[in-house]
Amino acid sequence: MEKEKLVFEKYLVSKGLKLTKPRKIILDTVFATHEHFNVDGLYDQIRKKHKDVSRATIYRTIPLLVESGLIKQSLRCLAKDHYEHTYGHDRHLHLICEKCGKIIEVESKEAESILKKLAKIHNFDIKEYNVGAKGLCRKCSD
Amino acid sequence: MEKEKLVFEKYLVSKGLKLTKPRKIILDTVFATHEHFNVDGLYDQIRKKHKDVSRATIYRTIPLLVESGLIKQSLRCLAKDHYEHTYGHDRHLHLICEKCGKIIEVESKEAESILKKLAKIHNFDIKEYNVGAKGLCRKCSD
DNA sequence: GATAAAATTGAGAATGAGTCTCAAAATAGT
DNA sequence: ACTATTTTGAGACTCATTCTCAATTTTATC
Ligand SMILES: [Mn+2]
Ligand SMILES: [Mn+2]
Ligand SMILES: [Zn+2]
Ligand SMILES: [Zn+2]
Repeated sequence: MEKEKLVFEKYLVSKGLKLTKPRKIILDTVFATHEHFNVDGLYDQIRKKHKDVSRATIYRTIPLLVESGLIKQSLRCLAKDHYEHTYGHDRHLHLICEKCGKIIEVESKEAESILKKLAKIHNFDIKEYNVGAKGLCRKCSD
Repeated sequence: MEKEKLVFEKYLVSKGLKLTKPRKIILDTVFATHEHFNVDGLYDQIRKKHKDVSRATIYRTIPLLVESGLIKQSLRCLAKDHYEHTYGHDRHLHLICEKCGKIIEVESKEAESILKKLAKIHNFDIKEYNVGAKGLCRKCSD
């Protein structure tokens, strides 16, 4: 939790911005768990302890967290944008159950290296990738 | 173009629906090119020739095209939903340039088989997958 | 520490893609 | 032609996200 704070603060300072109280609360809540999240869930979570952080500030802070490299927008499969940690997490792909919404995270060096190879062939400079499959999880496919 | 019509008509009949004039126009326009598309672009395209097809009907018809297996929703990386042909197109992955918006389509049996393998390990029944990477294309990375 | 300038915030209005409603038009069966 | 059913276009509605702006907080200057 301290490391994320350092990364964020460093980024903010480099942009002439400050780690204010609301930004700190948002940062802490985002990194309180490792789950994927969306703005509404984050807002509810924050509101349990802090009645004075607004949606507007959350919406304004998320791009800062993305820019600082701490989180990224994840594969969008539902109505709402959602996000996941990048800092401290290896690249992984997602198996998303269409029925129960469960997200299975899978690491694969193989997949990663194939993508890199393909990108090289096309002279494409990969910043980040999203690999996802939709279908039915074990429980839901019976 | 005729084959798509047969597929669509067969699907519609199976659901007790009809291949009406607006649906035919939408089908034709969707398959007039092989490009990815979104509703707004499709609407503009259609309007060049047919002033009497409404957005509502386009929004209503797209799920029918998806259900019939002719198109699918593609990796959403921008604000609007967008779609691409499935009928007559092999599975492929996308390299999307963040700067110019260019989409490079790449086939890869390797990537496909790895995904299948991973899905099997997790007892996950894949209905469809989206593999994509964001970054900079050759032209934009100089 | 008072004062002025700059950055940040919360509240709520505005936007816009996608969905829904409903009356009118098209279609199919008799 | 008559009726029941489906489909349509127009526009109202929803809801996640963005924008606006006045009030508050922070920082710099004296
Ligand atoms: Mn994840
Ligand atoms: Mn494609
Ligand atoms: Zn499931
Ligand atoms: Zn480019």
